[in-house]
Amino acid sequence: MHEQVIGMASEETRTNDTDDALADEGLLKYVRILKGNDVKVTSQRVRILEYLDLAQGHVDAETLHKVLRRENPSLSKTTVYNNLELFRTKGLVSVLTISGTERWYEMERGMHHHLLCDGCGRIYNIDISCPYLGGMLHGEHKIKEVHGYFRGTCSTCLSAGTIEEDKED
Amino acid sequence: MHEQVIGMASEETRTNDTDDALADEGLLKYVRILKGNDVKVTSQRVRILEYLDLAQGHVDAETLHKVLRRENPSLSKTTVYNNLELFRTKGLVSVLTISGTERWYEMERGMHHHLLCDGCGRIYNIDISCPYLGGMLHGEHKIKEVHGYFRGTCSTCLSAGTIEEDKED
DNA sequence: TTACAACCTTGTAATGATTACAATCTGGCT
DNA sequence: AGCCAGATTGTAATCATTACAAGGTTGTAA
Repeated sequence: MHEQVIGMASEETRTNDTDDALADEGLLKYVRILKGNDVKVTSQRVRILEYLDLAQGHVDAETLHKVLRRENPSLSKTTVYNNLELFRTKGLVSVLTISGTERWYEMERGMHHHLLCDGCGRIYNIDISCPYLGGMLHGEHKIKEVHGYFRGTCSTCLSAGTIEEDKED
Repeated sequence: MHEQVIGMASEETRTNDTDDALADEGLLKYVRILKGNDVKVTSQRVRILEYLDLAQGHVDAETLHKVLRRENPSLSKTTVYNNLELFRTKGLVSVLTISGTERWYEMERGMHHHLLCDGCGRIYNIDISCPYLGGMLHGEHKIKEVHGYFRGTCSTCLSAGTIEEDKED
C-alpha cells in the first residue's frame, strides 16, 4: 500500500535538467506527487494531474483530452485513459459514476459524497462525515472505502420551484 | 452475523412443472405491479420483471437478454434495455454501478447499500440505516435518495487471509 | 556526458455496451 | 371485431473504452 502524497510537498527534491521544461513553479507540485507515488514523470502526466487538481469538480476523460489537446495536439486519448486509470490505482484520483453511462474523475481530497440534482443535473460535493460508516466493521466485513451519492434537488432548483414532485408509491 | 450474498430478500418457490393456469397464477403478481404503475402489460415486461424479482442479486442487461431468449428467441435487446429503463423511471428497479463499466439491475426493495469485496469481487447487500442521511436536508439541498457503496474485504476473504495489501489494524 | 533498457506515448483498429430508427405487431379500448 | 397508440423487433449507428505495435522519452549507470 502506498502512502498518498497529495498536495503537501514533503521534501525539497532537487530537480534535474529534464525538469527544465517543467520549471514552472506550479508544476513542481505535481512532479513531487508523481515521484512520491513511484510514477514516472512525463509532461502528459503532470498536465493531467494539474488539470484535475485545478478543476474544481468532476472531469470526464473526453473533456480532459479535448482541453489538453489544445496545448499538446498530439496527446492521445489512450494516454489520458491510461493515466487516469493509473492515478486511480495510486489513489491520486477518485472516480465517480452515478448514471452508469459516464465516469467522472476528480482529485482525491478525502471522503466526501455527491448529490446529483434532478433539476439541473449538476453534481455537488457533499461533505458529511458519517461515523457509522467510515472504517467500520459491518458484521464480519471490513469496510475500507465509503462512497455515497444522493439524488435530490439542489437549493437553486428548490428556490426556482420548477421541480414537480413525482408521486411516491 | 453474516450477510448473505445478494438476494436474501424474499424468495418464492416455484415449480417448474406447472400448467398454464398455475403459471398465470404466479405471473399475476407482476401484471398487477405493471398495471399499478400505469405500464402497459406485455409478455416481455412480465417476464423481465419476474426474472428480476426471482433473481438472487444483480442482473445485467446482457444476462437478462441471454436467459430470457431461451424461452422467447425473438426477444430483442432493445426491448430489454427499453424496459429496464422504463422500470427504473417507475421506481420498480434500481440500478447499481460501481466500477463505471457495468450496470446491474435489481428489484427495488427499499434502501440498502452495497459492498464490493476486493478479495473475491462479490457484491454484498448491506442494510444500514444511517439517520444522518436519509430524508435529510443538507444545507439547502433536498436529498431524496441515498445510495452507498463500500469497498472492502468480506468476511470470507478475511478469514481466508488471502488479502496481502490489508495491513491496517 | 553518453548509452541503454524499461517504460511511456501515439495512432489506429477493435471491442462491447447502449441507443436510434423504421417497419411490423399487439394490448386494451370502443 | 376493429382500431390505434404504443410496444417489439432487427439492423445499423454511436459512443466510450481498450488492445496493440511502432516509435519516442525517462531515469539511471558508466
